[in-house]
Amino acid sequence: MTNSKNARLKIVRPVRSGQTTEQVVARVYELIKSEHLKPGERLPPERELSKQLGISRPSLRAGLSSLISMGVLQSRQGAGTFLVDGPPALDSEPLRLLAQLHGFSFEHMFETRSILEVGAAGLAAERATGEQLATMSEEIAEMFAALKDPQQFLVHDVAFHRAVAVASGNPTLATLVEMVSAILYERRRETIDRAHDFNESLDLHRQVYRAIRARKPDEARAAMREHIVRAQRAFALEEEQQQSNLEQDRA
Amino acid sequence: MTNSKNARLKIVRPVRSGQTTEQVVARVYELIKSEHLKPGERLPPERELSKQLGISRPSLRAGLSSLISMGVLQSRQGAGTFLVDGPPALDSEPLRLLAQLHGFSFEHMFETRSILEVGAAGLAAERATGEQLATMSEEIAEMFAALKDPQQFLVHDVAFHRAVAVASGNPTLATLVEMVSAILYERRRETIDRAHDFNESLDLHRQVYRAIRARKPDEARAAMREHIVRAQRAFALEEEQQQSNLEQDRA
DNA sequence: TCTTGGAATTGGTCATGACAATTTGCGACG
DNA sequence: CGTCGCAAATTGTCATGACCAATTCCAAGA
Repeated sequence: MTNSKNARLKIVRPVRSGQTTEQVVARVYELIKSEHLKPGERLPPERELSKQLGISRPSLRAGLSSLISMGVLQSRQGAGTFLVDGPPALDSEPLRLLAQLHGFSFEHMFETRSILEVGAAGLAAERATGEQLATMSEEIAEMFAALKDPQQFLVHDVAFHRAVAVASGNPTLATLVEMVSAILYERRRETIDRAHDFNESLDLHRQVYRAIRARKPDEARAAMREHIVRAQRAFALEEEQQQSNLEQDRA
Repeated sequence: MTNSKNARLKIVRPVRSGQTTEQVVARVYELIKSEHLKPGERLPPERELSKQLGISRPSLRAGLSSLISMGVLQSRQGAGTFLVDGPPALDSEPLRLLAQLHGFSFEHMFETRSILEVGAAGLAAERATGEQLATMSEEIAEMFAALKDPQQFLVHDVAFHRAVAVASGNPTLATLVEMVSAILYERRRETIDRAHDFNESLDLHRQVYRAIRARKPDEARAAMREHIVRAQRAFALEEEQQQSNLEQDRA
């Protein structure tokens, strides 16, 4: 009645959910782009920012909450909202949800991880700096020291792989490696106590390291591929045991 | 150890931000997990859901807004909020922001894309179904038809690569390929009109296809690698021209 | 039977206020 | 004069409530 026929405005685009949310994201994006905001710095207070954008605080918060969940922002109550600093990282949550939603298998995750890390190992063999080589070596040493402590071993295992990814000199690649690995890591932490022998795993890590150190990309790739294949096998075994243990518990 | 740099494994994230937001995400995650909610289905109305969770509607909306920005949910005013349907996909926005924030270069993006797509091509050569092969072939045909229309050519170029990624049979991998490609695609769309000759590109696409069709993973990988290297070169050239054109405009 | 109008449903936005955690600065005490 | 401790200001967190806009659906009328 009130709007009789002017409602002819047929929006061609599929309804943009969150007009204002999008606005917030775009605004922050501009702040970053124009270098007015550097990593680690603080954003204007919500009350002020909402006025700047001409939107209400709840709406602003919806947008910020999106950016927080994307891992771009981080907020501390009483202190403020900050651009994350530190190494670039993507939140694994979206991938995890997607995997759950579509029933991705761990085999596929491992396969993807293999492709990413094999590539990273090859690049690392070409580009790793001395310091990065040192970091890898240190993590291997820590793995030696933790042969009797599965959880600790796993921590340094992950750290080694992260070091390789970083040494690839490709932050995009390193970010993806991190994202995929994080999901597998969490799952593995629950089952690794059932693993028996880390010597083989450790040896393969050392082969990867030696190949990178010797600047032999092909060998590094081959070693990493072999390592991940075996890791996947070990993982499958642990899962199996976990499964049978659960069945025993029920009995 | 004494080196305080690498021993900092901060896996714990300050949960301070988003107590309730996290709760919402967890709740939806449970809904999905327990299969009470299938792709394409509708969530309970916000007013009801907020009561179920014992939180206010704005708080609930903050959480939903996160899930929407992750690409898990989609909402239409007046209709409801739905679990996304269709092929699994991760939003590229987070990666784009991260790239902007840390100054990732396009070279690195291409390199990552190469690693992902080369791997996908290899897997596709092992697993592609007849239908998937047909899809690839059709896209190549469309590229033939669009030799004089850069924008259209690019559309089918992207579609071909997507088909290869899907044919890898690995949805995780396909999702990552999609995410990285989307960013490069957007940039490329702006410069492709300056490209001269698509015949070489088309020929390389056909080589990739033939290798996949012939079930020769190594050849498929090699062809894909070669293709992307050249695509990157072409891209760099177009960028250069774009640059000099801009300078001319200023003069 | 088909069209159409409106009411109910549902997401989108806003305003306001109370609350909690952190930071900061001032004052008391050594 | 310096240091510690507490209180106020700052800032994010959450709730309540209201209104708007788009969609859906059903019933009344052509």
